[in-house]
Formats: sequence, C-alpha cells, structure tokens
Amino acid sequence: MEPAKKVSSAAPERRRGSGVRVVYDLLRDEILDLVLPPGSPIDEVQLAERFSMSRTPIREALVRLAGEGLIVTLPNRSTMVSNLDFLNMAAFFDALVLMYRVTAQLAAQHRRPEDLDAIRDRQAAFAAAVRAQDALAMIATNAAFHAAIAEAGRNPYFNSLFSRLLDEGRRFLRLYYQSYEDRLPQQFVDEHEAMIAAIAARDTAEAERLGRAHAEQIVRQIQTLTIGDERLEIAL
Amino acid sequence: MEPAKKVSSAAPERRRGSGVRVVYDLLRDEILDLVLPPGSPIDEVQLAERFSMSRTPIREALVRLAGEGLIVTLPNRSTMVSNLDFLNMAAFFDALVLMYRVTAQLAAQHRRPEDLDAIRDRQAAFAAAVRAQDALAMIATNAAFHAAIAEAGRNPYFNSLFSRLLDEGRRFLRLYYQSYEDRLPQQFVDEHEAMIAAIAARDTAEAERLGRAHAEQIVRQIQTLTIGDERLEIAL
DNA sequence: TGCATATTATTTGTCGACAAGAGAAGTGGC
DNA sequence: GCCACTTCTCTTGTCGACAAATAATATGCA
Repeated sequence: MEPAKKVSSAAPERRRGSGVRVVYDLLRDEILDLVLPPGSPIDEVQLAERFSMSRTPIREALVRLAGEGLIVTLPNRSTMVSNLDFLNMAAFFDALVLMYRVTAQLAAQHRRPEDLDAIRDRQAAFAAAVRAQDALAMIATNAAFHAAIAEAGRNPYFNSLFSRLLDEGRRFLRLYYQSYEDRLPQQFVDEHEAMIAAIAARDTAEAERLGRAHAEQIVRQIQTLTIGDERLEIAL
Repeated sequence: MEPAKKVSSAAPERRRGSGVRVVYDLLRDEILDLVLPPGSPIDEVQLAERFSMSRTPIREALVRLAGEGLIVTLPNRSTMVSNLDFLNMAAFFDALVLMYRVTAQLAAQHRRPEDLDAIRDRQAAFAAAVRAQDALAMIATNAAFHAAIAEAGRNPYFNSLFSRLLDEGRRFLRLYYQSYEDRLPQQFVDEHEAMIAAIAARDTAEAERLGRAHAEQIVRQIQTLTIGDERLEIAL
C-alpha cells in the first residue's frame, strides 16, 4: 500500500525508463520458449495496447531484439520472429562447442569463490528441474548454468556470443523437448558436477576437456533429435 | 538533377527508412575513428538538427549503437561514447587471437573463388594504404581485410563477434597510430599474403597457424605501444 | 474469364510536444 | 561560512497524430 502518492489523474504506476525493459524481457522469453514460434508476426499497436503504453517504447524494445537477431523487420511492411535456420546448423555447432570449451577453461582460470556459489546454485536449480521432469525448466536452467560458468571466465566478448548461442540453443531444444524424458538429463547433471569440480580445482585443461565433451554430447543429442524428426517425416 | 519530382512544400529529399542507417553509419565511423573520442557527450537534439530530422530516428540509431556497446546511456541523464577499458585488455586480446585463428581456419575450409577475389581486393587496398603511409586508411583496410576472411569462413556467429573486436581494435590502433611509420606495416602485408596463400590452398592447419602468429604480432604491437605510452608518463 | 490498373487498408516511419528525472544553481537558516 | 532545502534547467522518455509505403482488394477493359 503506497503512502498516498500523488493521487493525480491516471496513476502512472510504472517508473520512467522501465517500460522498455519489461517489454524486452517478456518478448525475449516468449520467443526463446517458442510461445512466439518463428515466423510469428509482431504487431506494434497490438503490443502497445497489451502493455498499455505508447508505440515508442515498444519500438525501442523491438530494435534491441532485432539487434540480437531474435526478430527480423521487413522495411515498411512487417516484423516477425526470426526463423532458426537449419541450414547453418554446422556453424551454430562449431561456435557452440568452441564457446563451451573456452568459457570452461577461462572459468577454471579466473573463478572467484562467489562464482562457484553462483554456479552451484544454478546447478541445483537444474538438478531440481531434472528431478521434477520439467523439460522447460531444464532447458532454461541448463542455459543459466553455463552462462554462470561463462561469467566466471570474465570475458565479456565471449560472454555475449555465448549468451546468444545459448538463446538460440534454447529455441532448438524447446522444439524437440519431448525426448527429455530419457536418461540424458541425469547424465548432464553428472557432467555438470565434473565441470564444477575441475573449475573449483583450477584445472584448466580438464575443464576445457569436459566442456568440449559436454558440448559434443549436446550437439549429438540435437542431431539425433533432428534426424529422428526427419525420419519420422520420411516414414510417412 | 531530379526530373521534377513533387515540388511540394519542403522537399523530403530522403527515402523513408534511410535516416536511421545514415545516422548509424556516420556516428559509428566517427566513434571508431575517434573523431568522437571516448566520453564524448551524445546530444539527441543536437544530432537531430545536424541531420535535419526528428529525434525519433536519432534515438533508434543510438539504441543500436548502445546494443553494440559503442555508446552508453545513463538513465534519464546523458549518453556518451563508451570508453575503451584498458583494464579488460587481456580479455580483448584473448578473444581477438582466438577469432583470428578460427576465422582463418574456417576460411581455408569453406572459401569459394569469389571469396578469394574479395580478400585480394582488400589486401590490395591495405597495401596501397601502406605505400601511401596513410595510417587511418591502414587501420580501416586492415580491419576490412580480416573481415573478408571471416566472411569466407561463413559462420555468422564468429563473424559478428569478430566484427565487434575489429571495431574495438580500430579504436585502439587509432589511439596509437603514430608509430605506424615503422617497419611493421610491410611485415603485415607479407603476412597477409601468406595467409591468402594458405586459404587458397585450403591448408587449414597452416591458415590457423598464420592467423595465430599474425594476431599475436598485433597484440605485441599494441602492448608495446601502450607500455611505451605508460613508460612515457612514468618518465615524468 | 483474365489481366492491368486504380483504390483501399494496414502497418510502419517520422514528427512535434509534453512531462519526468537528475544534476546545477540559488536561497535561507544556523 | 557552511549545510540543508528549494528552485531551475537541461536532457531524456513517452505520447498521440500524421504521412509514406506496401500488400490486398476492387474495378474496368479486352
């Protein structure tokens, strides 16, 4: 209950620069969780009335999302959620594996005690999601876990690329999450523990090796899923 | 001379969606060439009257520049050109060297004939700048040369990170460009030629090795320059 | 019926104006 | 003279409205 703050006309009820962030965060989550699947049209006026604000802050959020490649804008015509292209999958995997390796190694090199706490927190959240068999939570917490490792590496350049790759990965995994009820999640938990141990021990070589193995594990999983999907379609 | 197009009130004289790109490109160049040095204030209204347009397209360009980290905005207060931090220099070098290596290797792997043409064009421009002893042109054409190699590698994720790093590098080099009258530029030309040969021969290992050597060369150069600068200050 | 052209509809891009925040400057009390 | 408070100023954030561009639709003609 606010202490009688300015009972003026129509309660602003939101601080000045906050609108953009709200729209950005929510839209980003909806895109990454495929609530807004690739190709979904983004209508500015619709969003404006949904968030009860003008088109200006909406547009700013959209510009930022476009800068990260999450949406694409056809000039003068329309805006929509970008498709994840299966053509350049190899490039995506190359970048993902390399960033797993590099960030794990740098984390082992530069970690501080508080980094380990943050990493272990994320790992606990991931383990909880696995126990609960909550696939969406698994995907999100797994990405958060690896982002925390990257943070411990303290290289903002790698971090921003890695974040982008993990985002894209969230969309891929969300697309095929049905198979997440198999034995792999528990294996991921164990591999995560091994990575934490190597980072805690400052064993850079081992951390890099584990990062690579974990990444290639994930790549194989996604490839299996996509191939499985294609086989299903061919079987028709 | 336009063929009598719409002699209405105040000739628009610029196409609809073009304003943002003009502002973005020009501002970006001015930042990278240190015409706008780090810390320079960015005033929206001033830019608006400079480009004869409203603040809206200006703001959109600024949002995109902020997304790339070239400017920073203090909420509700001011916007200015971001400082290049000498604290995280090690992280910058790590990322730069790795991207040199990766893009050179990928270029050797995926290059097509037209890529080689583009790379050789950029190399010719760089060599011309060296002959002319035009330091600013050297810096820009060198970055363009390596961007072309990255393009040939066909990995958009690496390319975007590498572009960002090369931009940042342009600012660093521009800061210390006085020493560019020594023997290094010609050595760079030769090293570039060797890289082109390896990429043309599809020798991935050699391309990666040369990319690494070239990158470490540049890192050493920048480190020498910065140390030299610091030593000068200490000598006082 | 089929095609070229004109019209409409819808969405984006741009504009000018206003209001909110945050610092700077000014003011009063001790 | 110094500190707390108020006022002012300046920049940014937000708004509603209008204009341009494009796709969809309608119209006319063969």
